[in-house]
Amino acid sequence: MHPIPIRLNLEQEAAVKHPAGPLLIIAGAGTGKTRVITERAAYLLESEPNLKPENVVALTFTERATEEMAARIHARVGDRAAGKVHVHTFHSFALKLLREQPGGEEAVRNTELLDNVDFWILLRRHIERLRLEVFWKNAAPGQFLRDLIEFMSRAHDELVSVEDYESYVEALQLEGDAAAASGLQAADFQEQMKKEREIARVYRVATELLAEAGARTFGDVITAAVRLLRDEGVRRHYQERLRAILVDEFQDTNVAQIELLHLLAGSHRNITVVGDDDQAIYRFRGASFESFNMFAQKFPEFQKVKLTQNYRSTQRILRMSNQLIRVNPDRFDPDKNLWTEKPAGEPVRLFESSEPDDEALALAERIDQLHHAGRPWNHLAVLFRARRHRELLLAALRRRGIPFRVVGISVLGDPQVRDLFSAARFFSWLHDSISCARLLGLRRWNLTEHDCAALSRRTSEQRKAASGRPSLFDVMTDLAADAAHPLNAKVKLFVEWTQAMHKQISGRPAAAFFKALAAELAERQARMGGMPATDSDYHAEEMAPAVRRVVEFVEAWQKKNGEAPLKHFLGYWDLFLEAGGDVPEKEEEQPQDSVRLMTVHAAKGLEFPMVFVLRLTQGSFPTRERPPLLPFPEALRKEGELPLGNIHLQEERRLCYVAMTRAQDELYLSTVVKPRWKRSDFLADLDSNRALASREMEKIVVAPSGEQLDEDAVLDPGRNENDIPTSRLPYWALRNARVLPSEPSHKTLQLSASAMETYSTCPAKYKFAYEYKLAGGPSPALTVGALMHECIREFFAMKKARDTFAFGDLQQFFEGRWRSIGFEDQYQEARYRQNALDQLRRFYDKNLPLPAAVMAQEKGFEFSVGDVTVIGRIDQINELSSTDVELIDYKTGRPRTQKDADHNLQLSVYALACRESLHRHPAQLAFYNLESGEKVVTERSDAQLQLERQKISDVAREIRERRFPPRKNFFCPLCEFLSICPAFEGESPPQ
DNA sequence: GTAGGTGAGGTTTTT
DNA sequence: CCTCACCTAC
Repeated sequence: MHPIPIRLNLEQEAAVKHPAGPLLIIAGAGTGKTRVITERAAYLLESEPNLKPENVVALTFTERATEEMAARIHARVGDRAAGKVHVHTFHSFALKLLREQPGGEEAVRNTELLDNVDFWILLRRHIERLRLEVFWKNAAPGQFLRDLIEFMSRAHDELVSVEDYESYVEALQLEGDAAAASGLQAADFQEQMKKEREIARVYRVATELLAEAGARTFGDVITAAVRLLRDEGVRRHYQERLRAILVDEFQDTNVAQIELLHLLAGSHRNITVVGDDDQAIYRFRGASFESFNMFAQKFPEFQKVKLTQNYRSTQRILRMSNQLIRVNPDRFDPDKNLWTEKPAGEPVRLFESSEPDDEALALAERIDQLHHAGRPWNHLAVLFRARRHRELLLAALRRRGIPFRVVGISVLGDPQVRDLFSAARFFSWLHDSISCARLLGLRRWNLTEHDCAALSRRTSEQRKAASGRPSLFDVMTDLAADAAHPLNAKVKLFVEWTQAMHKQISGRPAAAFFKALAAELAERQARMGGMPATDSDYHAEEMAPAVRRVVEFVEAWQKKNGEAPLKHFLGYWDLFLEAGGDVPEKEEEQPQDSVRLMTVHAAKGLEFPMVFVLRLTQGSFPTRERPPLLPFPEALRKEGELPLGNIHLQEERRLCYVAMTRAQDELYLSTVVKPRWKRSDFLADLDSNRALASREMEKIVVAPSGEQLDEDAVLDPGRNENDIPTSRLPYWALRNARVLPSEPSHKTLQLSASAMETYSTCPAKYKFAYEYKLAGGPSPALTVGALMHECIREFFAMKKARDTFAFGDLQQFFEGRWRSIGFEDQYQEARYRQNALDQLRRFYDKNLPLPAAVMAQEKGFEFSVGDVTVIGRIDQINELSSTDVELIDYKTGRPRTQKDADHNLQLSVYALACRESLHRHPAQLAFYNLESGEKVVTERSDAQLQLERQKISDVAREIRERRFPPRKNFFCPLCEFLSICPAFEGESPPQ
């Protein structure tokens, strides 16, 4: 894209023609680094008669870079030689070494390489082996595993083995014991040691699990190669064979990789590394902030060559980028100043808005203008620090009809894909009512929102009446047999389809079924004149790109898993998602002439004529620092002293530098300044040279528009239902029509405390749960909670009858009522069960000796606040005096604090109910935390209760106005309505 | 000044 | 759920 000079410039030539020996090429952004490294390979081959192509190895980090380098070397040195030069990623090179050993071929062939997601799944499937204590969480057993994987990856990057870590922990213990002996023992030292010992233990067990599974992580591969090369014979062999080593993007290497290089080049020392210390942005995945220093240490005789002529950017862009990076105090090469022969160009423009919505609108407008002034869309790129920052801009681009492509966006938000997974789930588990509901929204059944709501409500009523748990599909099966019911015909159609599809699954491999399902959902058979869908005649080219990606994913899984059926795949899929797995769209599937949106990380190594950088605000860019749950101990780091400056901020600054130096012709920076949102420190860095800034930059203050962009506006609620080929349920959820026409709007609204709390967290969730009355499967936390309530009731019943009794009697009741449903696996169930039993025991021990003052348990109530009927049930009422009572709410799970109790709506509602319908004075309100066995007592004043009544009326009013917008929040990933939520229709799923 | 309450906002990702 | 910035109250 930029004019590559036919001849090398002086610096480049110096780098290329440097004599053999350790060479460090510091190549600034846009200085022709890849060209230099290829030329250098060619030069070494031409100048050293003894050096053959097979003696040269070039290492990169990504497959993409490998391909590019191989192609360039090919073009430069011709067919025969190029085929022999080893061009590899670090990992494929290490794997090759292992494979070349005697017996290695077989050993490596039987070794599966696991990415983080598959490693997570391996650990999750054997979590009982980890025997987690400190890091165990009943409700989220897998949560810790991500942190563990991150930790292990760091350990491998730093060449810290299990044994190394164990000795570290031992040493810590000894140190602590010594301190204790001299009376200096810190109070939380033992707590800390418990953690450390657990980390050491799980590191060991996880390593054993990998070995048993015949699997390796990426970090493993490198450390194994290092171990191999520590053998003198092996090392000598490779040192003789590989006599010229070239490394690209050297600033991204970690300690283990540098050690690998050192072992390889130790004797001949003919190693060339190319990189830019100012573009080191992968510290979080182990890249050493000190790679360059370590190179200097291991190859002290090294020579340094600098490339400073930039062929990419205009002078102004370059000057401002230089100005930014100059602020970093800990640069390896502080005197590097990039220059260019390109013209001064346009000023760097800074947009300053007072709302994020205005930022998005203003940038979209400018993008439109640039296009109309003659720029093709694909000249434009928008970069951001975090993916979340793109959402409003997407809305603004959509509004203007600007074509865009989001690099690496997930296909899992695609409505067709969501249909596909709901269908796969539903046909595997017919009682999955939420998946069923999504399918009811397909237009082929001709069901209306009213119909669906009626079916779902009917299910809810039957659920209350029956002791089992009838599902939506059970209810539909009944109706299909009831010819008199008005929905009979439509329902029958659905039930028959389901039965036919369900039959298809049994005995068929998952991938075949997925394909058939994709054809089915694409309404293909309708277009083909009613032909039944089979997988074999549905070709990939016919599928929508997103669906095709998913089908390919399932096929790849199938290949590894023989003839495994659909249920088996879905079991894997649940884990895959929980592990944070994703299926990204392929770039070539997206419109080519379009504005590109990507993270700054994804933009590294790329260049664009016009670049926009979003959200330069404190906390967004730079992000705030967040240490990992399992920080890698300082003492085990093999690098030198940490630099004094703020490492995190410096890395963020380099990231900003990378973003800025992507621009060729024009650079736009954008910030938002409003209460609590301050402009980024980086803007101050740019401004710190006032004269420079006023010469090279132009500030554009964006006038407040007052407009609001809806980031979830992928769905157009005004769209004609019949034009929607995928499930219409998410669209319906956004509409504010009454879900049932028969319900008069004046009917008294009934609300429980939890309904009101649900509405406050997310109105759409309220609509699903309380308007449609949809319910997913039982969750472990709720089932166990309900059982504990039963047990407590039983406890007081026994106490009333016999005054004293053995715990065994209560335990027997507990065991008899335990139901094994809804748990992720047997181990989680066992842990829950043990935990629940412990709680019960504690409760028994504590309460058996106490006098029973229980007036009532599970006391239902109903009272009015204005035109709302508040309904609910009080767990327990204790008599304090003839007028006063105490109201208790039992809590399993996380113990509630005093603050929780003081503000909890449920307790306020209890207090109101007590006065209004029980006519007693609620002198005490309490959470009884079963986990800790502690009671947290609180009270409510008249004034407070008055306020709570107001709150209830407020929520009721909003519900009456029928506004149910989805509200994205921290808990979305856990929400049972995720698969039908309008906020994630067409959007990446939450992580 | 600081304690305590309130509200908003909450990474990046290759092999 | 957890952290941080900012506000109010002493």
